[in-house]
Amino acid sequence: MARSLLPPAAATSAASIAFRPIRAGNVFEECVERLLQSVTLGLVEPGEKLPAERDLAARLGVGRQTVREAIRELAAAGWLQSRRGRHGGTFVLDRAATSSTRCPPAPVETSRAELDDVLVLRRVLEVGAASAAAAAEVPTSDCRALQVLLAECRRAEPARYRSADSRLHLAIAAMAGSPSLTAAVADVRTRVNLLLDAIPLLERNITHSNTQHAKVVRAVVRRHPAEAAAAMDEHLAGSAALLRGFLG
Amino acid sequence: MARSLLPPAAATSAASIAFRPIRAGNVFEECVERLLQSVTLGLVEPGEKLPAERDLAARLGVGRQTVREAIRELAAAGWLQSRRGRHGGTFVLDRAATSSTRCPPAPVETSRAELDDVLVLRRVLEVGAASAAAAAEVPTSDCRALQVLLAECRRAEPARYRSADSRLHLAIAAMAGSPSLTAAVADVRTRVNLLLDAIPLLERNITHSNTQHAKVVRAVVRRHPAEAAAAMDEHLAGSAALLRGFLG
DNA sequence: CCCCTATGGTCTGGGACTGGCCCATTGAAT
DNA sequence: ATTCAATGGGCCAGTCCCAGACCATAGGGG
Repeated sequence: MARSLLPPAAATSAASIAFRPIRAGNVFEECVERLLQSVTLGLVEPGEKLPAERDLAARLGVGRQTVREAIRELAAAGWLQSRRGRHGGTFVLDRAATSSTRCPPAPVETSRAELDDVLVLRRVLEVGAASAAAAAEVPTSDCRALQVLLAECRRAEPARYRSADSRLHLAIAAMAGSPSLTAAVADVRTRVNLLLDAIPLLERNITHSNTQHAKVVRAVVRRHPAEAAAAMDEHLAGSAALLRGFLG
Repeated sequence: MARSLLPPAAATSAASIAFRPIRAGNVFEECVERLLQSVTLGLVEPGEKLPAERDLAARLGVGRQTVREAIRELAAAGWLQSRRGRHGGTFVLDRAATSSTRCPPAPVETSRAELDDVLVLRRVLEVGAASAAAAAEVPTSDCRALQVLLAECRRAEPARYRSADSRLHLAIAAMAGSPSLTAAVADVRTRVNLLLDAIPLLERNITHSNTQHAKVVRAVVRRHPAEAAAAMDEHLAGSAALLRGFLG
């Protein structure tokens, strides 16, 4: 067959942009991921409870049955626990205790392409968010909140470091004032955390991270966009190098 | 009722990040948007044809029936036309001809918040993408392609300007080498274009845009990330000011 | 001329998801 | 002690959507 099988030229590469898959998975799977995200990003801490099932279903825009199945899955995996009754609800368990039963982080089959994809995206989003946050007019209460999260990062035990780190980064992103941007940062962090789970977490890196966090926060509260961007870029470059070293 | 109705503190604001809606709409609606996107962003030009229905369905990860309904909707709206037979397919119509029947762009009920949301997101994504593109190792053929798109922007008639513009921006974003980033840029441009449709397109602005496009492209092909970012930022600031002036 | 192929057009069965409804459980308020 | 409200637990009918099969149409090749 000699003639070209490809559609009329231009469409070939460009089309893959618009014609990428519409759905990442079924509703159930995405529900599981969202709930898991709320835990792993530290948006809901161990001991706290999630919104009521009916409430969750409404917010997620899915049926309650589906939410229940997702919760059941995560309960079986040791992340959540449901309790009935007046002040019942779905509670986040302290996974540090049960983490012994945790499967070896599933040999993440990560292609070089996937790694580059997520790291480039993260850099763009987070550096941009830091810059935008520093440029935004934010109440001083938010700056205070940032300092608190920074402190929590410092005193977090290693098992919780990743989630404290995520909360700080998300708070910075949120200060940019764009919900869509915040959501995008949350999603890319979830992807990155999945990769980070595959490599060791060294005390030395944590210390280094904290220093860089402080620089970022300082630049943001002082309203220096360029400084904030540079500090965030440096910070991300560190973990990117780590990931490339272990996985690339 | 004296006691707080809110869940345990931290969850309140943070939860809205993880518990945002999972689905923007049903599969059919998202299909329509994607196909429309491929046309309005200039990824498939008038006269060209879309991939075969079965192919589209596979790429979008949806049922063929659903794709067909989406196509039927867009055909009814004058965007597409299907033809059967050996060399049949779904063709993109030249909408300039039928645009007279186009409804007044639907008085876009745009809140100030939505405007800020999308503009901040666009700035972060596109400025970051320009910088990353300039930093990436790209074949010179890509640089050539950029010049071609730049030229097409220059000689595009006003009715097609928006789509030529989008193609150039998307090509720059694609050079960053992150499919996820490219997709995000495509999505945010779709949102912005929706807003731009509500304001007049002035010859003067087009000329100005072209000058700025040239600056961005020059910085990218010369591998100057900071310059590329600055040029893109300036470019976006222009249309952002325009939008804020008309809608804000 | 006939057949073959690539495409759109149509139908059907079954699974996923939703929305509504009621039950069960728990603890606080009365 | 009783009642009530907030929650999880469970069920079911209806809808959306998909996978697969088959038909219809148009053009090209033998």
